[in-house]
Amino acid sequence: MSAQLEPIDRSILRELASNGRCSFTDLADRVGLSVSAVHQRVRRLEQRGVLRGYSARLDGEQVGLPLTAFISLTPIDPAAPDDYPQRLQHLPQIESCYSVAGEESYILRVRVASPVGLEDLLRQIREAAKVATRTTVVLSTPFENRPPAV
Amino acid sequence: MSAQLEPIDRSILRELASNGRCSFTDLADRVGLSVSAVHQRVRRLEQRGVLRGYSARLDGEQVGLPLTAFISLTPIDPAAPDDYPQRLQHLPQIESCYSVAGEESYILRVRVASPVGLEDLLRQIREAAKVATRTTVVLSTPFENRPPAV
DNA sequence: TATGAAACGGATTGATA
DNA sequence: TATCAATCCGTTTCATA
Repeated sequence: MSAQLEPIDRSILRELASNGRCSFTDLADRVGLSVSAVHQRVRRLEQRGVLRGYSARLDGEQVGLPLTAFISLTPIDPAAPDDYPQRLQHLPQIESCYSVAGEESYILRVRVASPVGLEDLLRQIREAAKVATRTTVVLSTPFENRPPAV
Repeated sequence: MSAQLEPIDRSILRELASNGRCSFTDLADRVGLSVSAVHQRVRRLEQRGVLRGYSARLDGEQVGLPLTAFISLTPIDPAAPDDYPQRLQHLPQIESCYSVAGEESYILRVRVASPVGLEDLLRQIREAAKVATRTTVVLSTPFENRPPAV
């Protein structure tokens, strides 16, 4: 069971969600505790798995991956074992994989360098997982991965 | 024009994408440069906007937001101005907003505490943006936000 | 754009309430 | 679980190649 989160922990999480490299000193100022108390709390949140790690946010364009798409998957053989994520995880272009309720079984979010890269990826997905695909190309991203209202 | 990324910059980005709080000292060891050279490169990547910031990764369950869904939007009035993102950005449950090609105009990724929270959010989205919605509930997340293959 | 050295400040630990 | 104080280590800047 995950213990209840105290308001101070929520403040810490909120700050780190938007500013992942914030120093303990700054964090301490913001939440009104000593540096070492904040330090202890962050370590505890990491151990409990509430804090799962830290990521740099990269600009897809500048990094050479300007094309984002959603690909939804429908199994071709309904009797096949449901091991699609394992079959797909080796493809680094797939950033996220969600198992979903509804007409399709999975939704993937992918990032590629070009339309040809997307075509190539779709072929690999179909081969690796024996699925039908439906692709929705992202035109622009008004906002993405905003910190949750913790 | 965004200048071409050097291989050392790519190594730095790769490391920071998966370990956003990595120290400059560690980074320097990994890429085989001095601490101050790495420091300069990271600052330059930040200024150029290749590095857009740093985020903590939070566990949705433990943070009290166990329900994720995708909501796609179709405008009701085809003559209405396309200002949907602005109309929706005040809703903190919406983590990402993508403008897409295809049948629908936008795809949202949202996070809420419960089915009732989702119902409530859908009502707010319809009211704020005058759109029809189609919702796909996420059952589980085999993987999410993996670092891109920079 | 790289380096090493110096100065500074933040991280970490331990004793304690 | 909090604090303070001490130590340690990373960050940042600067002079230089």
